[in-house]
Amino acid sequence: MAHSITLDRGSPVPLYFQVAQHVEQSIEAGALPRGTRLPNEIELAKQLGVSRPTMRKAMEYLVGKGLVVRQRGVGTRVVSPKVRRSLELSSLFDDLDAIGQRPTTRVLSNTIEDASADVAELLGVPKGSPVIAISRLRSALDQPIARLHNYLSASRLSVSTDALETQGLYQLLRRSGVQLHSATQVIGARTATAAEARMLGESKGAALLTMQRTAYDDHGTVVEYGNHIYSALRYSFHMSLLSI
Amino acid sequence: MAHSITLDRGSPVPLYFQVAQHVEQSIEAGALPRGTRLPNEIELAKQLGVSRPTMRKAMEYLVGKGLVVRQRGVGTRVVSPKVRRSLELSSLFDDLDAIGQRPTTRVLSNTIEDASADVAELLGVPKGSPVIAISRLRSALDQPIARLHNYLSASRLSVSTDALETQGLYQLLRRSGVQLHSATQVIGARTATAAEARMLGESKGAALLTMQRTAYDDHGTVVEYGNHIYSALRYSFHMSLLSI
DNA sequence: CAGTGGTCTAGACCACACC
DNA sequence: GTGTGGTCTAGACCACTGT
Repeated sequence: MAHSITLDRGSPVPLYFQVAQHVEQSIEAGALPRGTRLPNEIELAKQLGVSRPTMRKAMEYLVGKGLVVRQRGVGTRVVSPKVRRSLELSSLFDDLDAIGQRPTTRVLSNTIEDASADVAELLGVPKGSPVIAISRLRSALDQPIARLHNYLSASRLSVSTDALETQGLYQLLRRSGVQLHSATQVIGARTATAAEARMLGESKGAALLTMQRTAYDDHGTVVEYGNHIYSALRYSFHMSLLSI
Repeated sequence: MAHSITLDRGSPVPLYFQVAQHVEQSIEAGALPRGTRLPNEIELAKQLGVSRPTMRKAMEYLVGKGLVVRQRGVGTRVVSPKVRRSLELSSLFDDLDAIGQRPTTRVLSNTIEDASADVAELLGVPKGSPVIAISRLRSALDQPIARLHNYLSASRLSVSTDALETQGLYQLLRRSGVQLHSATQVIGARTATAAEARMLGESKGAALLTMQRTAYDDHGTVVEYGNHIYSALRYSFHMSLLSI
């Protein structure tokens, strides 16, 4: 346990984070198998040469990551490493990229329109104000996977078709300096119309996953509204949840 | 701002939480409209009569709830109150209950079986060991909504059919002293078979939502595996996400 | 430059679980 | 009891953002 821990107090990375990573690595490496009881935090703080509040912050980070569980009067135990928080929210693009399926995007349209009553309501802008309307076809391994419709308030930024072909919308927004804060989404299902089936390489009546998502920035302003359909044969939503 | 705050230092509820709730209520009540910049935390701590670390912990709680945003060198701003973390993981039962649609459950079967290879793998128990297999039909407003299949390791606990008819499985587990820690789930879609359609009051080929969920306890042991189908006409998954 | 949140320390007391 | 994590304090220094 008490083996060589190297803390760099000159580093810009916080002490508590260095400590947390050290413990995390010990867990991941299997040095602390699941169920192991860690020393109490005062002892740990002494071993690692930090103050107790700093040690606590490190532990709180690990609890938040789901790696350990703490109980007053009992102690700190290591949870199974395979149980991990993940995903929570990521774009389809990121998902596919992560698993090595180089996703491709074809921009079907990228225009500026006057907001209809519906879209204005969803974006929280006046009816008739200019909005960006994007339609994309997402594929992986030359198979179509999803048709993505997005609306963004045009007063906030512009998105080039080229950029959309090479990266995900959220990636692009972040790089444009938009601070994403939160999102709400609804996942449902329905059957494909003939046109949708043709576009996604399915047959009419095939099951589709649907997702509507509204994303907000730090101010609580709507950044983006998306209305998407996915081939259920080729895609599903994976998520992990903590603190049930 | 500095109006009557009543902190009860004798209360078992922590100071930082009392402070957080006070600020939260001010935000909810509209006294601090969206975008409002809060005083800096030292000033706030002085106003409320607590130390700075306690004030910080209160603010961290509000950040975690998505109510405020903090930026070093800038300050703390109030986010739109309508943007809220919610749901994340809740059972269908809880969802329906919350919106006033008194859900009902009919237990189709509740047996103890020898684990098949598949189920044993999913639950992390030896093949052939006893497992609880539950099948339920969930309805709301006299309309069937979902068919729920669950497996639990029988060595851990027992669930009565009566209890299952009156409360959600997760509720029941919690009340049995099981500490739920995390879960992973996969949401997909497919079309209904004739039997499924009959059961859910749909027609053959209708779109269904599917969900598989594995829930873990504090030790990282599998508590429950569920395989569910939902009428897509009458149900969808709602979730909010923070820190995109 | 001044003002903000982020980090870190040293110490104290308390509530809870287990023996 | 004894040991654990949970709370709280008073103060210090630092990193970043804006002027």
